[in-house]
Amino acid sequence: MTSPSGQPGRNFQAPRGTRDFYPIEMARRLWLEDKWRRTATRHGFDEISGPTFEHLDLYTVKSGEGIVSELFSFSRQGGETSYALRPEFTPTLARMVASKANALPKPIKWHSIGPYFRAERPQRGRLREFTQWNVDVLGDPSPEADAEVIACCADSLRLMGLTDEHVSIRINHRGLFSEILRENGVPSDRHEAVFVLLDQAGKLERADFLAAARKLDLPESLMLWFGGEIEASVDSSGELRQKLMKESSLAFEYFRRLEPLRDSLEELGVSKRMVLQSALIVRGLAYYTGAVFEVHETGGKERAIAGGGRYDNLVELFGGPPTPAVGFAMGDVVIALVLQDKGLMPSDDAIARDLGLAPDVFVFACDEAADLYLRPMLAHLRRAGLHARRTYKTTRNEGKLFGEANKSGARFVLKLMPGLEAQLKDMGAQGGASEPLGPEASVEALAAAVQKRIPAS
RNA sequence: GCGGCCGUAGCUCAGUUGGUUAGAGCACCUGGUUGUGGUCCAGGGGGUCGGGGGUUCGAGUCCCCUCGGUCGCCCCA
Repeated sequence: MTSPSGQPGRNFQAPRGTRDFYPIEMARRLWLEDKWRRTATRHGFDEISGPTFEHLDLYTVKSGEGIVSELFSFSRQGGETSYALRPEFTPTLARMVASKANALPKPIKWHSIGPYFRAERPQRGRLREFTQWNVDVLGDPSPEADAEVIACCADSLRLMGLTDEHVSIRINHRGLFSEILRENGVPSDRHEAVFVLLDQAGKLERADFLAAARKLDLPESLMLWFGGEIEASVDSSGELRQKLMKESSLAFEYFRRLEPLRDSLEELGVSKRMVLQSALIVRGLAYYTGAVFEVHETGGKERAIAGGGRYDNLVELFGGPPTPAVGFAMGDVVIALVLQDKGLMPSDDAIARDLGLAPDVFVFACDEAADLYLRPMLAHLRRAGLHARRTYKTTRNEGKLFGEANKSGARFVLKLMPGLEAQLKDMGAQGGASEPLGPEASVEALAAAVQKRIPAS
C-alpha cells in the first residue's frame, strides 16, 4: 500500500489499472469466459490466439502515430525493434488472415479470448488490462454474415441472463448512410465530418447539435432526420423512432435499406425488441465500412458492453487479398458491471457448480487409526477421477468439519473410521443420514465403493 | 494529459476542540461445546493510521508534497 517501486521492505502493489484475481474473482472471470467460449463454439466459431505483444508498426499502420501514447510500447535493452502490448485483436487477426488467406476455407469464422492493454487513465468500465472476446467472420460480404456475428453476441448475452429488458443492440450502417448522404447532395469529402458530429450527438443539446449540423451545410431534409434521431436516442420504447420514420422520408428510406439485416437477425432468433436502429452509432472513426453496432444496457448509464461492425478493407491493408470481414469485441469490465447492476451475477456457489469446480467429496478421519489411510484414500478417489478434498484441521469436532465441508461446496462428505469402514453423506439431502460403507479388504475397495455411490457431475 | 472526491487491520467502519500502550463487527487461526451442516463459549494472530516533510511539548486528527483508489473530461481501436 506504499511504494509503487517496491524498495526493500516496502509493500508492492499491482500496477495502476490492473487487477489481482483471487479464487473468487478468478472463478467469476472463468464463468464469463465460459459463457463466451460456449456461445462461440455453438455458433461454429473456432478459437484462435495470437501474441500478447506485436511490432509497434502493426498498430500505427492502422491507427496512425497518435495511437502510440495510448499503448504500452517498449524495446529490448539495446535492441532497435519497437513492440507494443496489444491494445486490440483486429490487427493481429488481419495479419494472421493475410498471411494464410488463400489456404483458408471461407468463410473464416474465428473467435479469441485474451488480455489486452491500454495506457489510459482507469475509470468506470475501463482498465489498463482487461480481457476481451473477439468474434469475426471473414470472406463473406453478405448481410447474413453481419447478422451471424450479431446473433452470436446476442446469444452470449442471453446465456448470461440478459434480456431485451436489460440490453439493446443498436445498429447502423455506414455504407448505406453514405449512400443517402450522397443522394441528397452531400459530397463524400464531408461524410467523415457528419459521422464525427453524429458520434458526438449524444453529448450535445439538441440546439447545439442542429447548429453544428447547419455549419456542415446539410440539406433541410437531413436536418429533420438528425433532429429526430436525437430525440429517438433517448426513447427506449421505440415510439419516437416510429414517428421519425413517418415524418422523414429519408429516415424511412434509410431504415428500409437496413431491413435485410434486420430480417437475417430475426431468422437467427435475435429478439426484434432487442434490436434498435440508430444513426448515432458510429464507432469512432477507425476502419468500419458497413454495418456497425453497439450493445448498451437499456438505462444507457454504462459504456458500450460490446461493439463491432464491418471492415472490408482491413485485411488488404495488412498485405492480404481483398477480404470482406465483420466482427465485434466484448470486454469483461463493462459486462461484469452490468450483470452486477442488474443482479444477474450468479452467487459464488452457483458459479462453482456451473464450472464444475465444487469438490465431489470432502474427506476426514474420525481418529488417528483412520488418519493412517486418509491420504491413500484421497489418492484412490483422485485416480478414479473424483475431485476430492480433505480437511487440514486437527479437530475431531464433526460439527466444525461438516461446516468446513459445507463451505467448500462439496457434494459428499466421507468420514473414515478405523477398520476400513466409512460413512458417506450426500450433502444435497438436508438432514439425511449417512450411508455406512465397509468394512472392506483394502483402501482401494473402499474407494471403489465410494466412487460407485457418487454420480458423475 | 486535466479536474472533483477519498485513503485507519484482509473487508466495512469508529476514533470526541491534536493528549497516555489505536478500537469494533465480519473474515482468519486455536481450544471447548464428545460431536453429522454457516450455533454458542473462550482465546489468538494481524495496523510504523498510504508514504515523506512540516507545525507543536505532543498528530490518525492541522498544513504542504507525493503515491494510490474512485468518478468525470479528452480518447475509446
